[in-house]
Order: sequence, then structure tokens, then C-alpha cells
Amino acid sequence: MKIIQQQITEDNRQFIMSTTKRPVGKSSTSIASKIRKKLDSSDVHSDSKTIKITPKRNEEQSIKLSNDPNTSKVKQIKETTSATKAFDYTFYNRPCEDLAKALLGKKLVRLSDKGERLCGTIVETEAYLGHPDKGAHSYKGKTNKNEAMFMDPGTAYVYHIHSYCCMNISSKGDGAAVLLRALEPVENIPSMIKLRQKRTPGKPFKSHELCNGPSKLCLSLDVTKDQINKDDMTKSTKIWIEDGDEIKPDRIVHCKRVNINYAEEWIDKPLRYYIQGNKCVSKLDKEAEKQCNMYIM
DNA sequence: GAGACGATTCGG
DNA sequence: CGAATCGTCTCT
Repeated sequence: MKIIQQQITEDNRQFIMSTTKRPVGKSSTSIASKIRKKLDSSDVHSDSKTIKITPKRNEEQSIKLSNDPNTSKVKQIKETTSATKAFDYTFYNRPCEDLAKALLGKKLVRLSDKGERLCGTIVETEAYLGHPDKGAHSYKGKTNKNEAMFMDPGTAYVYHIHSYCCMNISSKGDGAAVLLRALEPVENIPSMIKLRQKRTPGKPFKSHELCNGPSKLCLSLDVTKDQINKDDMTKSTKIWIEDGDEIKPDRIVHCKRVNINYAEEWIDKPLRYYIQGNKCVSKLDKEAEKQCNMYIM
């Protein structure tokens, strides 16, 4: 058993050293969960050979203060975490429809277990408003499953659908959240292809096919309910939003949301938004684009 | 513990 | 356009 550690206290180091000799029959996963309990401020990931500990933001601060900022280790941590670039609470704390539009052009960054940035530009979103929006999971109120929708703006809400995941970000408003429907892949595209190929081995993927759907983007960026649901994206070291391209309002198509046939009078509300002409959008709405073009002229 | 269902995806 | 496939909810 090998331990990779970036920053832990002397007390915790002692605890970890005592667990490095793995008893026969004890899995690395159970040891990882023991460490996770002890280090409640750290993210602990394990496989059969290693345990990896990623510092959370408060620990990054202490690293910065206690180390020479020019050392390569500190530099590396700075580059791979959200410390400087992640949007804060004020970005997310706005009405759902505003956040859905504001997210277009911004970058979604997922720092993988290997410390690699999986990143794409958001090109399509949907707003789900909470009660009385009959399309929203939160329409009937808070449950175990949808609790993240009621948490602070900037909280990730990840749910399962037909054995896939979809990802939302909570906005201002009770039970309101924005569904991320499509990304244009930007960084480490070969790694995203590998992640997609876990499901469909051997299939070749063009870049624009990787994240052109709400579950496809979760597969490509390794967004799972286990890892990401209820994560605070203003503080998370696993997932956050960074600034990206400026999108002019007249390039945003407003149209009906997808696959909410049960939502009655809410079916036709124009709560889906996408960047006109972007190749990664999951479904085009030609009628809505006509309206959009007329408006421009 | 069975049965139904879904803000999806893939292949034919 | 139908099947896959699985976590969650509901009812027994």
C-alpha cells in the first residue's frame, strides 16, 4: 500500500502511517473510509494500490502560508485547484433563468482523481424553477433525492436517470437549479474520450460528440452522484466554474425544454438556452432560431 | 421484495 | 423508435 499525501498534519500523518500495513482481508477502500473519517476536511480516494488525499481549500491556504511560493509543489497545487479562478457565491446567487443564461460560454472544470483538468465550455442549459414549475424535480418539495436543489446557490445537484447521471447547479430560489445539457470540450479531450469509451468500448468519438447531452457530459468529465452531488462549487477542489467566452444576448436561443412531457402547461415555457450555431448543442430548435434571427434583424 | 418510472443514450 | 439498465420511490 502506497500513500500519496499532499498536506496533512503531524497527528494525521501518524494515523495514516499506522494504517499503511494493510491487514489481510481488509480492503484498501475500507482503509480509505477510515482515513476519510479521521480527515474530515480532506477528499480521500483509493484504488487497489494507492490512497490519494486531495487538500480542500482551507488546507491550500495553509500550504501557501507555510511554504515558499516558488517551490514547484506549491506551484502545481495552485495550477490544478480552483483556488484562484472559481466563481464565488455572488455568481450563482441570481434567479434561475439569469444563471442559466450567464453559464453559457463559461468553463466547467472537473479535476480528475489523477489531478487532470477535464474542461469544457457550457453551450446549452435549462432552467428548473422549483414550485410551481411542473417540470422540476423539486416541484412537490424537498426529498432526500432532490435536497441539493434546495441548498445554497452554487451547489451541484447530480441525479440518476436510466443508469446515467445528469448535473445541475443550484441557483437563487427555493428548489431552483440549472441543468447543464451540453459542453464544447476544451482541455484534455483524449481523457474524455477514454471516459466515454468505458461505456461504449472501441467507439470513435469526434470532439463535438463527447458532451452533446446532459449524461454524455457527465460521462466525459467523470461526474458521478457519489463524487459530486451536494458539492459546493464555490469551494470544491473537484468541480467548479471559471470565466470563459463572452456570449452576446442575441446569440442565445430561447426554446422549450427537452423530454418533460409530463409538465403540462410548463412543457412549452422557453426555459432552455443554447448558443446559436454551436456544433455541440444536443438538439436544435429551428423554429426558435427563426424567432431569434427575426429579433436580430 | 416486487413493480413502476425516468430532465437519457444507443443501435437498428 | 424500442431496448437497455439501475437508483429511487411506493406499496405490500
